[in-house]
Amino acid sequence: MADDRESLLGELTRVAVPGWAIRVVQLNSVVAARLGVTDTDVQCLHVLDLYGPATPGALAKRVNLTTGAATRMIDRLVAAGCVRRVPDPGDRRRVLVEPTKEGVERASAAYAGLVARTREDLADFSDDELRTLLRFMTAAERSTAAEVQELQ
Amino acid sequence: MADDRESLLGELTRVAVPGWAIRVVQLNSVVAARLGVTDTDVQCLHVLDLYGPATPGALAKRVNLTTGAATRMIDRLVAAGCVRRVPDPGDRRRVLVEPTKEGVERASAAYAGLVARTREDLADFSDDELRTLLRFMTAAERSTAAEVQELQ
DNA sequence: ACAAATTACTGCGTGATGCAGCGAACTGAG
DNA sequence: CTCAGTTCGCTGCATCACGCAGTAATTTGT
Repeated sequence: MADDRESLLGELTRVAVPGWAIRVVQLNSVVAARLGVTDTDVQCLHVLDLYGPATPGALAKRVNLTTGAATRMIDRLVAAGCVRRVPDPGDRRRVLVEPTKEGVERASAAYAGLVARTREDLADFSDDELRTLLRFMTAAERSTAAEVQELQ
Repeated sequence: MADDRESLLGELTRVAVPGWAIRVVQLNSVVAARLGVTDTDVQCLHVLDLYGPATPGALAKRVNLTTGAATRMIDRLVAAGCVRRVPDPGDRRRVLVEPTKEGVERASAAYAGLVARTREDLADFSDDELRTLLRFMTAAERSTAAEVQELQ
């Protein structure tokens, strides 16, 4: 029965939520504590990592904050040495927020352990299986993003 | 080059963090807003879902809160109709927190959309591929948990 | 040239959290 | 049985993140 497709599907979705969801949030928290910033700030760093430098307004949208809250978030990240404010040459109202070299290093250091563990896990999989995993992860990322979009 | 194993590994870890991690946190937030509770409260609901009823002290440990903060968290969840306080018959100091039927229903309703999308995504995979995915997800969940344990 | 929109930033109130301390209940040594 | 020590959940107080509303600077459109 454990090999029945339906129970496979159920198990799989259950490992993802709540199983993995809990861990991701927990990991975000401990990484945030390690960097000396809040959980929201780590989310912001991830956004910067994924999409590159952005204005405070754009960051506010992506992490679901008001522009006022984004200003303080950036203040904290600047104080922690993780990001830097750069004036936009094309529009003097705007400010571009970009991660500092030190910020990138400290963030990747915080995730080094997990990356190492994941590499070990992935060593047990063939190239074809890796492609299968990537195919699913990409689809899941897109689906989750779409669901977020729809719900809010 | 995109089929090179090393770049496959890099892409895979990158889709997971920061890619998917961002989405999971965002989804937690919108679900929390929908249920009328905070992000932390949703994390608590996930813990209850995964491990079953627990005392406030145990919940505090799992969501990284003090017992004082846990008390208020449970107050909020009770007020929102998501959980219930049940006296422990064996130890009159203790209180067991368990999800209410209504809480479980509302939570699963909030995730119904994502579950449906994920089912659609998974329809493209064979049974063998599903087993591969489950094998990886399980390993990844365990690795992330271990990493959290070590970091904090 | 000038009004309207956009952008980032600043007081103020609200609320979640940590810290410290409380009473109640359990445990174990004598 | 007694009673000191421990554990458990809960309550003031201070701190800090956030939303809301308003401001100054800049850009855009007419």
